[in-house]
Amino acid sequence: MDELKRQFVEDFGLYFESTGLTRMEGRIIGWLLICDPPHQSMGDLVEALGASKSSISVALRTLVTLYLIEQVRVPGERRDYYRASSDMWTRSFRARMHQLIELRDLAEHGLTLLAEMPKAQRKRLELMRDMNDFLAQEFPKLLDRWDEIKREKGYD
Amino acid sequence: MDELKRQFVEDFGLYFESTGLTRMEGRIIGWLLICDPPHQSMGDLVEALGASKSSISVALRTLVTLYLIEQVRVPGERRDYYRASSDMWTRSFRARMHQLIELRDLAEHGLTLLAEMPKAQRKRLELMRDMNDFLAQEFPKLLDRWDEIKREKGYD
DNA sequence: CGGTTTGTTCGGTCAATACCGAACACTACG
DNA sequence: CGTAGTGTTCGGTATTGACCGAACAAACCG
Repeated sequence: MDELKRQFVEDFGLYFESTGLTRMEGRIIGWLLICDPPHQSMGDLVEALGASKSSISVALRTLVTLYLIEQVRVPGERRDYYRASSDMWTRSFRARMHQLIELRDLAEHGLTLLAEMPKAQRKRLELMRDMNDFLAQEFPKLLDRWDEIKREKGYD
Repeated sequence: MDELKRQFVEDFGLYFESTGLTRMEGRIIGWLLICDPPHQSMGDLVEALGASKSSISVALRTLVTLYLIEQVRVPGERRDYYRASSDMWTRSFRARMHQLIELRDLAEHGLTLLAEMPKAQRKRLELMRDMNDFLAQEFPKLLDRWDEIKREKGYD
């Protein structure tokens, strides 16, 4: 892997680390987006990323669990291959949607705690709930529109 | 602080820890959303959260820097007060918007690396770029619509 | 049934960092 | 100027967790 690609992969690592995944998981995603061919075995990844088998192994499992990458089993071959999921971005977008719902629920919970308090006290939490509720309703519509555009553009 | 509120505050700590802030910062935000009065001094926070002055101090500074809370200086008083920003949720939403732009830029960067490669190789990154571009364009519109709703509801 | 290739699990190490207590700085007022 | 009251900075501690190497397991071949 040349220096520029290594940099690209490292940037991915840093980005995904900032979003809650591990750096290694981010690196794998980055690499799977630029590698040739697009599917890679564990051995390929060990070599390309210069990481240990064990680190790659656990990172791969996590990413598969999150549906961010797909495991490709070739019949007759011992090796498994991995590739970036075609819907990985909508997946992670949905995960963010879920965070909005968490926030809305937190606000609801707080409002029950302040049930006896005057309106002015409760306003902070009502604002929080309503905003996250609004966004949680709008996000799926955005996804639908994106699917539409994707089809128009001839992806998939 | 009673047990239920402590739980609420702790939930906030965990939530914000999962988004990249520290647990203490999350606890402060949680507390500032349910406390009475809505503005609190450092001493109030030290007592309410049972944390050290130093931890509170650095957490407050971070939150102020991020515009998630506001510092209220009362003339004639030595103490500073802090309260949850009225626009804290739009602030953090904008921060997420910025993450989309980062992703789009990462994709662009990758595409320059694959400039010589055939279309099929580049497709993964084009999809990534286009989706994040789409969302980065739509998010501000969502915020505008939310502002509208907020005004109708009589917040602000 | 050995032996080779592939993948997982485990123990240990190292780095990062959240938090604390204490020392230090600043401010306002007597 | 001195003294409370208020806020920041610093060193140390303890926890967390990402990563590695090696041992282990499992699958497939001769």
